Amino acid sequence: MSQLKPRRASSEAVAVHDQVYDALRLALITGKIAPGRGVSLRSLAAELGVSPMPVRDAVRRLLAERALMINPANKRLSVPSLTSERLAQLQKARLWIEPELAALAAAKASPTLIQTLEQIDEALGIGVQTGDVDQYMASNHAFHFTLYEAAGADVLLSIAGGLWLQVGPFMRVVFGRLGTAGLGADWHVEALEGLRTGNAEKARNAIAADILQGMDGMREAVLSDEAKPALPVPKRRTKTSAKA
Amino acid sequence: MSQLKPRRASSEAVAVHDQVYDALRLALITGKIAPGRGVSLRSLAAELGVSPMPVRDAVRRLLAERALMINPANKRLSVPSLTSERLAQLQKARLWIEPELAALAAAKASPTLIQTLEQIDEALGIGVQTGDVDQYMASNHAFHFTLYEAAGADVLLSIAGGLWLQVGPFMRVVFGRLGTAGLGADWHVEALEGLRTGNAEKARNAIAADILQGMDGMREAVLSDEAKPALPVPKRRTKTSAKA
DNA sequence: TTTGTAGCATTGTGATCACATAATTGAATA
DNA sequence: TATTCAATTATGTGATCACAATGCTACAAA
Repeated sequence: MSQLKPRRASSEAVAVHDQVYDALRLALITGKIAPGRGVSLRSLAAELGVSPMPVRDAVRRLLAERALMINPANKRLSVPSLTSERLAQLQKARLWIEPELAALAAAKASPTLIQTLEQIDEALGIGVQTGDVDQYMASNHAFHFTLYEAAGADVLLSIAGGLWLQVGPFMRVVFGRLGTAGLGADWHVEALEGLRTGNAEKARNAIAADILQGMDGMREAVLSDEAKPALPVPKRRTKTSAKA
Repeated sequence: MSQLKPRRASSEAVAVHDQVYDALRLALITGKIAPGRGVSLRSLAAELGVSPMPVRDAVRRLLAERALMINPANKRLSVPSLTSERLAQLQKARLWIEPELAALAAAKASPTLIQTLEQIDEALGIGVQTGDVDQYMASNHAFHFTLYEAAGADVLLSIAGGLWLQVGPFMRVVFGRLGTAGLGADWHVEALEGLRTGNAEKARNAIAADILQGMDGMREAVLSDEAKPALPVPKRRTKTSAKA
């Protein structure tokens, strides 16, 4: 016991199915996979350059988190479409869980955390200015969840993660509609102010307002989508053009 | 199109992994699988008489729902132990989600639903009288979730389901400690009264009180368990006695 | 009796194959 | 040109095998 064995921790070896999960999760959260789109185990595996097996595990996990759905007749996988009822439920749940996490985090915010969040929010601002939707969405997610993680409440955190996973695919639709310009007030700075002063209620309210603002935008998108239910399917590829 | 094809719907063929999931879920909810117990794919498969593959799918799903956990060093599966912090978070989440579902259900309760719930609560009472813990726990779960399902809010419902899955394994511990006799007031009849009169707030408060009562019992069990962390492991079986 | 170590059993993960079913394609027919 | 139907392709599910890593057991040495 005179020295620690330098052998690498087994946790270093990240399982392939976890990598696939992270990739799919990121794609869903940043809206890279459109709602209503069908996915398949083999096509995802080919796209990611892995065998179908780890994809199967990752998809099973996303299925459990309701980030994907399965047609019971077809047994085919797809990204759930967001209806107005679903949206209302997600808003209700988010409006309780996430402000609570923000308040918990504010009560124990460290200067390091605040600095990290400031950097993230700066990157977010750059994304807005340059119109980089990808960067905006990734930064937005990073801001919320580095904040939430600081709350040290893993059960609530995982619920929040599941909610974002369900809402994520639709966020891009919102920005495709409104553009990143029309975002309105920046509640992130308000939340940061709450963190700096240790004002948990201020952080809570700021996050609640931020959520409400985003969900309002989504509601508009959903309502106008429900008006025209027959959206034009992007033309299924033929077998010869699958290589592209 | 003169007649419907009589071929059976493909949804009739229930997948094996779904059956395994249901079986494991039931075992967890009714507390048949003790917290802290280790499980393995192959042993579960042997126990259920299926191949490891569908068990793997079901376990992946339960892992995503945090009903099982995986030791990152070991990579071995086990039922999560309930700490007081986890319990506090679960209580917080349950106290928001479930009363809300009860209120939603009360607003649209049908006589059929009320009758079904009365029957379930009757079976529950029999379980209490005869000391049948299995029947009690199954009936209790059935009461809550037939009520919650009536709310017609599938997103919130799945969150509630996940929370029960995490709390379930510990419920039996409570009754092993307190016995089914010391359950105190029966908030189910109070909730039913709320349903009959269309009083959503009464139903909401009754369910909240019911949850609080149960969680209080669990908190006691957790606290006394945390006092003596070295619980006697039930003697791991040797390789020769594995058949038993 | 205690300690160290070699051997074995068990575990999760990944790959590959088989199978039944559904979707798609493409040709033949009216 | 439109329609019908057979053949092909694609898909989820389940089974089986291989492999590296870990835990456990049992034997040996002090």
